[in-house]
Amino acid sequence: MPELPEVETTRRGIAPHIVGQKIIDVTVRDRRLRWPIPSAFEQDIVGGTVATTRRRAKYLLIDLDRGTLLVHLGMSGSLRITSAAEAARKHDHVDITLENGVILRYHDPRRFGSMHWLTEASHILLDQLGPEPLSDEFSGHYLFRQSRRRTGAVKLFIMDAKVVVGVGNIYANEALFMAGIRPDRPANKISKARYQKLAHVIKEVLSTAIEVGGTTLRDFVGGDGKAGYFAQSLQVYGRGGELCRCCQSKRLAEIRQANRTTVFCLKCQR
DNA sequence: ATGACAACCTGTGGGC
DNA sequence: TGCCCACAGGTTGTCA
Repeated sequence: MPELPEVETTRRGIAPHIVGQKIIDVTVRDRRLRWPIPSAFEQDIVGGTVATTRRRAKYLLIDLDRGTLLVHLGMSGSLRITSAAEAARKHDHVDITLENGVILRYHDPRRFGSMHWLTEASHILLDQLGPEPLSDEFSGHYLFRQSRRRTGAVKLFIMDAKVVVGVGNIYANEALFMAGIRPDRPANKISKARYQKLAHVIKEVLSTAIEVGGTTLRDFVGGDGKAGYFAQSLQVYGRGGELCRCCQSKRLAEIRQANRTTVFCLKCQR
């Protein structure tokens, strides 16, 4: 489900319900996530109080007074606010019960997500990440410099978390369409001016998606249970074979890149 | 360093 | 209706 806007939407949805609250109980029903949840996990976090929530890339960080809970939603994960009145369903792997009666419930059918308990400021999963796309550090100048030795396709380049974090398949497709750049063009063959356009639209598409609550695909809902509205703004993702909304004359091409679907317009993207 | 590819899982939708 | 296959929002690890 989640790309950066969905993770941010989740963070904003759950924060008001958990910040300032003490964790009084933790139930782990299935420890087999991307990395198994250690047996000490429950005792590590029970008794802790939630201080703040943060996001880095697609990781959600829940800071307690004694350390940080690091959550990744993988491909199919979600976190939502519920209560004991609502019985756990299939794939509800973790419940974190707070003093106010709220349960933060982690649901993940494919189990590509993860949960870690951090007591150090740095972590191997966070240390290698590139800049946040919405930060000032991320710019056309930065992209241009990083791309000079990259002969691979530009779409793969902007989806590389070492280059920039949080640009997943949906928004990579959308941003390249908005920038008029062919996704299969070699990264090192793109001008600085075009990278400036690309950096700009990446910021634009991600911040717009955050504003409207992310993209709802299948059953994605934010932490507050509300659906996102970005899906209706998608220009190319999921529209292979359909008419391009820009030129109205060409049907959108669909190819595979690194085993992911790429959709683009042969006329509008060069 | 870069890049190609398999791997981790379950659910769903299309085609027959 | 049922079966089989392809594909799905992500990331890591391995190998060339």
